[in-house]
Formats: sequence, C-alpha cells, structure tokens
Amino acid sequence: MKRKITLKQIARELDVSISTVSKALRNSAEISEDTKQKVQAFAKLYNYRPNNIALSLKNRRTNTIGIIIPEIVHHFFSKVIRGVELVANKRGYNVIIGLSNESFSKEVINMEMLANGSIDGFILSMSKETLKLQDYHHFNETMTQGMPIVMFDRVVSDIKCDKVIVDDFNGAKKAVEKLIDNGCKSIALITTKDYVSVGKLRTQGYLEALEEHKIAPKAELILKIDDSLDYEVHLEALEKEIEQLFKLNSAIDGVFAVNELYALCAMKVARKLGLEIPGDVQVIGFTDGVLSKHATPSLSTVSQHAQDMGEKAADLLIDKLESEFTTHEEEFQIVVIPTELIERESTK
Amino acid sequence: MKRKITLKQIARELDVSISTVSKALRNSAEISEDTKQKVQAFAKLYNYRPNNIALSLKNRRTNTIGIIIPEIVHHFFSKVIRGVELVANKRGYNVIIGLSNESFSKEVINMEMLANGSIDGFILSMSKETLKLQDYHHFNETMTQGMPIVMFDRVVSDIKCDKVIVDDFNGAKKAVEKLIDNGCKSIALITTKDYVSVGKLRTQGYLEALEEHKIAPKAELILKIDDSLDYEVHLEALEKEIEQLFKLNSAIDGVFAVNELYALCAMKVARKLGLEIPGDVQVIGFTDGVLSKHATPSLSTVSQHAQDMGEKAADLLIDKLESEFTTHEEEFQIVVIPTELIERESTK
DNA sequence: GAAAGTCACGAAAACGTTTTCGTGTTAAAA
DNA sequence: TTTTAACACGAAAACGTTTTCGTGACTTTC
Repeated sequence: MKRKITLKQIARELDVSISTVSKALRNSAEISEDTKQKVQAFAKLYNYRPNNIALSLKNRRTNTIGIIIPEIVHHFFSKVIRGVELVANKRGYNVIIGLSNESFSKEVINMEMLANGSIDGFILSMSKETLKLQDYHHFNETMTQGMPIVMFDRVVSDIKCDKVIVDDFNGAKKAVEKLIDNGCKSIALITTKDYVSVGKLRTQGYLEALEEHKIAPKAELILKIDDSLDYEVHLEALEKEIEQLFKLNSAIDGVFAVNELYALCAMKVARKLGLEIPGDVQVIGFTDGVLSKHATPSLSTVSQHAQDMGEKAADLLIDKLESEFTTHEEEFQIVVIPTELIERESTK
Repeated sequence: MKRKITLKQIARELDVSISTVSKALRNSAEISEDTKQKVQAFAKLYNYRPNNIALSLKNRRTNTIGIIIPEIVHHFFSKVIRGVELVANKRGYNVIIGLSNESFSKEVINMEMLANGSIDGFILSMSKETLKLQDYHHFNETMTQGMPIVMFDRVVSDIKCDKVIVDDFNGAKKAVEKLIDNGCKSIALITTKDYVSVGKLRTQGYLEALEEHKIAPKAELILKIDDSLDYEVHLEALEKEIEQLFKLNSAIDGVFAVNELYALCAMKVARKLGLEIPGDVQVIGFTDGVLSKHATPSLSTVSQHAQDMGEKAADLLIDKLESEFTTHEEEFQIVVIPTELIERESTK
C-alpha cells in the first residue's frame, strides 16, 4: 500500500533538488542530458504522475467542469452528458455531476459545493422548482465570482450567460405541419403547464402551424398536464386524462405530444378505444428517447439531438474558459440546435 | 469579475494574521471573542468559503469518488449513478464520471486521469473489451497505490476488491420457474456470448431451472447473440435471428431473454408470426428499464434494483475510505443484490 | 517585586507542483 | 591572466489551507 511517488521523493532518491526533477521531466533546456535521462528513467520506473490537486492549486484551474441536471435516469439528459463528456475528455477536462432532482435547494447546495474551487465552470439545466420560483441568485452569484455558466434546454432570458437550446418552436411547428400535410383535420395537443419554457414554446409552434394553415385552434383539443406529478408512477392518472380527451373529441385524427411518454400513452389509449394507428389517428412525439424507437407501432418524433447539445455546450464552456485572459468582452451566445422529424410507423 | 475571497485577503483587510483568521472561523478557543466576531462578520459579508482544492491538497483527500462505466445512455447504469450520487452527496462526497464506451483503452486512460489525486476511490463496471482481453493491470495498479475500488455488475473473480453484484443466477432461475409454473413446456433462451459474466450466470440459472423440473434443455432453443454489434443500430439483424429461432422451433411457448431489448424483439417477432402474448407465448426479460414498463403488452421482467446497487457500492467505498486508518485488514466484501420478478402483461 | 501562569496572537511548516531568479563552475574570448 | 559567457543546478516563492509551536503582554501568586 505505497502512496503515489512525488517529486520530492524522486529528488531525495537521486540526490538532486526538486526543481531539477521538475525541469528534467518537462524536458527543460536548463538541465543536462545526463540528468534528464536519469530522472526520466527513474520516474518511468516508479510510474510518476504529477498530482492533479497540486497542479490545480498552483494553476488556479482544475480542468474539470461541473454539470448540474435535474435527473439522470432520463434519456435526454444522459445523452447530453455523453456529449459533454465526449468533448470534455477530448479537450482534457473531467466532468463532475450534480443532480438537483428537480429541487431548488439541492440545485443551490450542489452548486455551492462545486463552486468553491472544485471546477472551472458549469453546464446546467434548471430544475422545475427553480423555474417556478424564478429565483436565480445562485446563478448570478456564481457568475460574478468569475465562474462561467452555460445553460441548456431549460433556460430563461433573465440570466445572462451562454445558452444552448433546442428549436422547440420550429420542431413543434414542423411536426404539426406534417400531420396537416398527412391529412389530419383535428389535431390534439398534449402538453405541460406553461411554466416549463420548452412546453410553452412547443405549444406556440403547434398554434402557429394551425394558424398558417387556416385551422382554428380549439381549446378543447389542448390538454395541459400538470407534470409536477411523476407520471412514471401515476401512469393510470395520465391515461385517464388522455382517454377523456379522446372521448370528448371523437373527431381527433392527429396527436402531437410534447414528450415521448404522453405520445405513447396517447397511442395506447387510442388503440384501446378501437382506433388504428396510423390509419385513424396519427401521432408524433417530441424527444429522441428509446421508447419511440421500440414501441409498436414505433413512434414518429421530433429529435432534439441531445448529444449535439451536450457537445456544443461543452465546447462553448471550454472556449470561454480558455480565452478568459485574451478577451474580456462579455458577449453571450445562444446556440439553437435544429430539430429533425423522424418518421416512423405512427404517421402515414 | 472579482475572484473568490481568501484567508489571506481577510487577514490583510482586518490587519491580523492568516492563522488568526483561520482559527477565528473555526471557533478556536485560542481567539478572543472580539476578534472572532469581527472576523466571522467580515467573512459572512464577503461570503467566504474555504477553497476545496487547497483543502484537498492539505488533507490528502478530495472527498470525491470516481465512477467509470461503459455507457451512460442506459437505464441500468444511469440508475446506478443516481444511487451513487444520492449516497455520496449525503455523506459529503462529490461524484466524477468517466465513460469507457466499452473500450479497454478509454477505461485505462480515464482511470489514470482520475487516479492522480483527483479522487479518493473508484466505483466501476468493466467494459466488454476489458472482459474479453482479461487485462486487469490498471485495476491492480490502482489498488496497490492505495486507492480502493468497488466493482459492480460486471465483475471477475480474479480481482480482489469489494463487489456489488446482481443475483443473476437466481433471478434467471426464478423467471424460468415462473414460466414453467405457468405451463410453458418449451422455453427458449435468448442470451449473449459467454464472456459477459452476467450473461453466463443467467444462462446457468435457466439451465438449473429446467433441470430441477426434469426438462431436458435443448441446444436449439438457446440463441446466443453476439452483442459486440450494437443492436440499437442493427435492429433488423437481431429480429432476423430471433425469427429464425421461432420458425425452427414452432413449439416455443415461453421465452426468457437476458435483457430488455431481446425480450421486446421476441414479442415483436412472435406477434408478427401470428402468436398471441401471453396466450401462445409468454415472455420474461431481465432489467428494470423503461421499455418493459411501457411496451404493449408490458413486459414481465427480473428487476435488478440498479439504484440499490449504486447506493450499496457508494456506502461500501466510503466506509472503506473513512476507516482506512483504523483497520488495515484487507477483507473484501461481495454484496449480492437480490432480484425481484415483476409480473406484467407478457406472462399469465 | 520576582516567579509563574494565562491569554491572544503570529510565524512557519506542510500538502505537491511550477517557475523565477540567483550562483558556482567551467569554457571561451580578450 | 582576467573578463565574459554559457552551463547546470538549487533556493525560494506561490497557490490556500490547517495546525503546531513559540512569544510577548498581562495577571496572579508568594
């Protein structure tokens, strides 16, 4: 159980100074070839690696980025992480994660825990509770202390920082247009309450698509789910709501849902009511999760390119970190990731 | 863009020494009440927080644990992470992640990157490539340097460390017994090649269950999939193989699959061939992913309690870290997480 | 009034690096 | 032979903490 070897130990062993060892290992011209060889051989033998913590302290940068997300057991977020990790690793950074579990206080605590030197910058997506409370002090404080933040997906315009967002509006619009093109006359929308920014934007896309095709939106075709309940658990409640929707509007021949689960539920309910998919009802969801792909019939969806988002966010953050001393212009970017309509069996 | 405040700055501002500030903030009896109040008030005003990196260097522990997994876009692994994060956070630790992407070299690189001081210990699950190559030097080297490792799920007996594993054998056995109890006479097994330890154990469970019920196993009912191909992509290939299985063995009335995707595929193929589920064929999968729950018909599965695994692994690791100076007995634990058969619509 | 004790604080080392600057030795130039 | 330059290395500071030990100024005790 020997500890890792340090410069000091090498120095003592070889009877030279610590500085000499350090320089020899970094191939400094100050050191003679003889000494270099001797030191490097010894270091290799004992598998010397500089201590990251000491380096971090000296350089005042950790080469680590923190990512705070509401939930990790979720395809969208885990794909984002994959993207972040990919780029971070390629550029020599580590990734440390914090889960807010959709809670404001856990988000704050997690950020404070990491902001005290553990990381160089944040990539984060806000918790639902934070969105509801509209309390953004922890973000602003972090940034005034010189730690950059890149937000993704769930963002608000009040916060001045780089952002990576999905083109929710156009994604939704195109999906609904597709349904219209495919002959749907009565298209239902299953969405969330408005405080979740993405839900709002997708709803707007839905409305815009209808309007452009001279279809009057009907309030009774729009179902707003209260997603503060965990529908992974309360599945039946969700199904009941959707069943009501279908029963009260027998003309429905198309459904656009703002996420995968709602869409799947809609398909299930529709079939239960004797409707054929895509014959009688066509369905499009939002997200590129695994459910859509493996459902029967497989579900047409608006793909968000979650991994691209993660990659882009990581690039933005690292760019900022590494240019911090060259330019001090506080110009914040908003990168919009285009969506893609993936047509599967649930549409004609 | 002011930096975070340090002890030194407080000391200069208040015209006392750094030691005094440090002691005052930690409420040392050495310091007079007056001075304490003054220092504490000032620190609060400027929101002083000790720098984690400096603490890590001084204490030679980072209070961070590293987790290395093959893939994050995967329900099982993300649930494990959730469990790890939960416990880690509760006990004052951070979590840093590394993805091996099922590659040996990425696993090695990732571990080396973290082992140089960034973390206090590892929680990991081996990549498929590592399992194939049977090269475990990086694990052993890490451990000889005094850094503890806890392995989960994909483990090998050659490595001496704490382990948390799923009771694959009994889980599989019970599942197959359930099928037998439900009247199945000809039960197919869809599994992976043997080098993945968990696949092997589940296969053994299947065989044992048959044997105990005096059913002779038939080689033609066992389909071994080469999972080095990514079947998320090559879905049709997988379906073809399974279709062959059904066509060559029309007597099949039960299927046990070692993962969710294989099971889902089996259901899809069976229905395509005109078989009813669970009327003609009953199916049980392995894992507690989201697909099983939301498939139609929903899939009966053996749940692995992934989050429990993560929690247990984290507790094991932290226990070891925090007792490192009391006991030096190298006793390694193997914790077996029991499985649970979740019956849904794909069984009678 | 001297010896002993208490109080409140500061100096310095340590954790493991990197880097600047200084210095002694030797070789080349004057 | 003396001056200069090149060479090879070491001392020390710095990053931000915590902690041990030392010390000066009082207060108490005989």
